[in-house]
Amino acid sequence: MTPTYDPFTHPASRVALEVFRLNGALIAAGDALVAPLGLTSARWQVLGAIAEAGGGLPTAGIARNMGLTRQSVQRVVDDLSAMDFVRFAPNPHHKRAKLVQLTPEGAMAFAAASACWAPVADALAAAISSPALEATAGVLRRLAETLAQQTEARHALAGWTTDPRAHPTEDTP
Amino acid sequence: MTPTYDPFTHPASRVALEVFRLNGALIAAGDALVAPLGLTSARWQVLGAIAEAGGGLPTAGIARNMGLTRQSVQRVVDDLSAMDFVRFAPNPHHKRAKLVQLTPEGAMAFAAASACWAPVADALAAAISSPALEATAGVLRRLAETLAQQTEARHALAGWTTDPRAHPTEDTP
DNA sequence: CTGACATTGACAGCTAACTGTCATATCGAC
DNA sequence: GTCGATATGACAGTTAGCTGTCAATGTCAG
Repeated sequence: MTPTYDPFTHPASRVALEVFRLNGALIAAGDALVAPLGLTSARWQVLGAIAEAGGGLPTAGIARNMGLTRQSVQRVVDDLSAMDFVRFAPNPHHKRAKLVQLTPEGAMAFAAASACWAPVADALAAAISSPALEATAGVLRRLAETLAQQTEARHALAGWTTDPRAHPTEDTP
Repeated sequence: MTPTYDPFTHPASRVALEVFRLNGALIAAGDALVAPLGLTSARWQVLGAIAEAGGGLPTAGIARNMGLTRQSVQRVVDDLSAMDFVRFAPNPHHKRAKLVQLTPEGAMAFAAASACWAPVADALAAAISSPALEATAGVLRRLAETLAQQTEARHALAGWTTDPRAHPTEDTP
């Protein structure tokens, strides 16, 4: 019982290739959509994560929520700060890790971006049906989870957990 | 009849965010998987596109098949050429656009990468069921198509098609 | 209180996508 | 056959992810 179709026709491979394509298409569409606002897809996404967090998280927390590294998010946050779309508020729990919050300009820009996106999202929902979209989102989430478990297991097999004190103290997910 | 949920809960937005996440997870997993072979996710994908094309396409054709720009693919193909994983065969139809073909080493590397990927793909299929994966792939493909139509329509509205001879002669997809 | 460990920000460097531009090659209309 | 449109490769520059590393901060066991 080892299905293992050839690499091109395996269902998981087909999904992976479609994910790559749609990811590229979404980024391209997003860039075009919010360029008039001085935004990019990446900045828009970070802005959204900050908005969703309600301004109560530092950079590293936002990165965790987005599934990215804190370094990547930090660079974008610095850009947004230079544009006066975000500001840093003191964090009662940590002296260096300031809380990232939207400025009024940032909130306006995010609202404008959302307004640009809404008709596109509705068009996509018109083409697919919301229940099917929800189901798809669920499948994608479970695939990401399973994939994480898989690679974690591979790391374990690669002689990595058998050694205590082997961890470089940080950033080895 | 304008659903337009808020930006975070709209079904299309949720799918988009899951696509971003899974895309990142797949690239990370792929990089780790094929690193021992001297490959990366990008090189592996290009290698696969060349294998699938049977060595009968130039760089630009491979890029079209992958949904990327020819410049991106060109750089990776040059890397693969430097590693002796691909070679350039004369193209009977075009003097400059050589056909990109796998060398025996390249074919071996791709086969090895496929062998590394197979158990992961099977694990994903075990977690989700192949019919559901096929359905998901279909939804993703249709989303990409719809998105392309949408952005194309936006370009048209931006006063772009009403003008003949407006095209900069190249690369304006 | 102290020392090990985890978290965070900051900086440097790498990879992989993108756009823009140019010269060259092919194709098609006339 | 020639000329405009298209396709291709090449090169330069930008953006957005990543890893690696370090110092500073916070947390917790002892």
